[in-house]
Amino acid sequence: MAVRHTDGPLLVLAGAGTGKTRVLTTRIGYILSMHLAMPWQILALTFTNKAANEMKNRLDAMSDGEFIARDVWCGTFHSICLRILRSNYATAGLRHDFLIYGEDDQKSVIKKVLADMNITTTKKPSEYVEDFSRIKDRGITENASNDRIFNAYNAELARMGAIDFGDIILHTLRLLKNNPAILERYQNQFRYILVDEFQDTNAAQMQLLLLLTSHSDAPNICCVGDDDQSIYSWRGAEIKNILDFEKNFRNAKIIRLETNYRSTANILGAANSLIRHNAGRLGKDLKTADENYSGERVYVFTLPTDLDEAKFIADAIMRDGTTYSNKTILIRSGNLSRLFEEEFARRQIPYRLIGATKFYDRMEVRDAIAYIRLMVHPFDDMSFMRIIGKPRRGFGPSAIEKFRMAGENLMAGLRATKLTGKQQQSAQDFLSCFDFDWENMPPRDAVQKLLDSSGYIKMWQESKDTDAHDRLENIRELINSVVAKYDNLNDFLEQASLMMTDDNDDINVLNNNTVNIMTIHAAKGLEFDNVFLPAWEENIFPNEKSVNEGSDEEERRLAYVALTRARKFAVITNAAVRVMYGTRQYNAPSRFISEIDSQFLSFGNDTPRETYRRQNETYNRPSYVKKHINHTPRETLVGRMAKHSEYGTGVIIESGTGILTIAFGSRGIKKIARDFVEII
DNA sequence: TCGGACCCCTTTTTT
DNA sequence: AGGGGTCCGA
Repeated sequence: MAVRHTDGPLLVLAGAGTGKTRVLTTRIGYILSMHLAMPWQILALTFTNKAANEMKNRLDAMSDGEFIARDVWCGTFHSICLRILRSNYATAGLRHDFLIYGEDDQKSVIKKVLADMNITTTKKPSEYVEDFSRIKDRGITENASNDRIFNAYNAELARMGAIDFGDIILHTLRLLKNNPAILERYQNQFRYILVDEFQDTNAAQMQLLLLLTSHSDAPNICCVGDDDQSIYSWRGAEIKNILDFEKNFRNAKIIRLETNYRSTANILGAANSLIRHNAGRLGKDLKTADENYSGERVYVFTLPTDLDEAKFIADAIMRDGTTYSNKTILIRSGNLSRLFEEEFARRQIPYRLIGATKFYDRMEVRDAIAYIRLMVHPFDDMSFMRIIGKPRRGFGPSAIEKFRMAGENLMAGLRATKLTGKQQQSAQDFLSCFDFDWENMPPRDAVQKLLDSSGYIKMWQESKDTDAHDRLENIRELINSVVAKYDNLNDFLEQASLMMTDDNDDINVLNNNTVNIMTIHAAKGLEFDNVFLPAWEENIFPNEKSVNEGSDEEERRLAYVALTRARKFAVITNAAVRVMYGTRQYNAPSRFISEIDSQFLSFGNDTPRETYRRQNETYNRPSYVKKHINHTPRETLVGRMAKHSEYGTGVIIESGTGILTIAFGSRGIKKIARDFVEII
């Protein structure tokens, strides 16, 4: 149905685990095999490179003698827009070799602009980057803005011959709006448009879709998404795009995919009952494909402390032997990984932190790329600034200012400046390291030569830094595994600027026998047999700041995403006492626990007590926990379990004179007189 | 130019 | 608690 309905606008509301990626590729296959369009008349847009690559691979596998699915315009919004901009650079008002500035470059530009304008502020450059990106996400193409800094920032980008990520979409919008002939060309070309993860699109991307389809009353646009999994509003994503689909595309058809092939009925029941507490949704209930087996209920455990929680989960992970790869811990925020890492290290459980520091985020990788960028684009001042002092060459701010005055760009300025003594030799050496026939060498050899002769590699070899070895390793990997894959350095730079992730990462996730730890955001689109969901506590999850932004609905969607990652088994835990920001916190169990229909839950308050006792005998707590929790001068009840006739079993988190504060699983925190409970 | 004291804040992160 | 940025003095 979703595959064959090819005429007119279609919204496919695809719940978690309902096979949406398959719908998209099958649909493209259907269009091609029915000869409804040539491959290059199909535009398939995704949100991440990973999704784009996955789709390309499936398309490749689909190609037969009749059509070459590789010719489908398949890519992220950014890469497709870049493709359009590259072939229309002059009309778009860009130079032929325009640069793409990433976050580091943007921050530098903002610093420079603030300095030039003599503005002192407490706002950090990264906050400006954030703000400006959000402005650009809105897709306002009119140049007039009353934000002086924003205008100056854009002017500086233009002066440098650069655009930022937001500009990639924005310039494309301008190009198409201001040049009807070009717009018409693309409208005619793209007879079928498909959009993946539609709930993640921002206003600018939505405008692009509307522009590309504005010539038709019933454009063949098919958007696949799930309003319940919209978790990126803080990055500019507009859930409105999916909620208002019928308003934006008249006569749109909506199809719901609600059969879930992933999780047991109990897990789906828990997820459904949770997400029903959201008001702003189109409405959808996941049904299990396997009606004969409802599986285990979702377990809920309250542990005395965060450390006990980590031990408890480590125990559970070790219980059925040494298969780790099917076990994943999904955390709300990165800092929650620490106790698990420590506990796993202690027990020698292999684990992987997914998405913590990305390859392209590493300082040495960025430095190396800056060298390459400067070699290919000598006018790239940002790269010049980044690497002129790596290694030290004796050029400080005053020297750089001289270069700035002496030429069009810093590189030219350096050439034009008369220097003496040490500086003269230094400049000579620096210039000569770019001066070889790199265009006619294999990229890998060219980069190796560049980083050798510039002294960059030597700088790390001679470094006493403890992670110098790792850094050299990363540089080696960049040269031999990444750069080597490209035919020329321009292609490499383009991909690198779009932050293309290393495909190896994903392969390792699946193959290595390790426990995975990742944020819920990073887990979207993935699935695991056993999922552990720690720190379901008020303030943490739902995250207090997020709730303060207006509502807890996005956090609830996040919880929904977390639960629906599990195929067979999910455990939710919370700790009565948690050390955060150097102080003890007493967080009530998350509201989400009480919102899940209890018929799908199994409260296991007996097990943690035993676990707690046993573990206290077996393990030494790290010193900071001792300091905070164990080193109480006299006998304390904090951390002990207590039984109440009405509320059941809970954990004592505070012990005053005669009054105990007790956390009762999903029943919340209560203050109760000591006489009314039984200490156990 | 560099190290160290001090102060700040603390969600999620792709392109 | 701990990481990151800033500012100041040598």
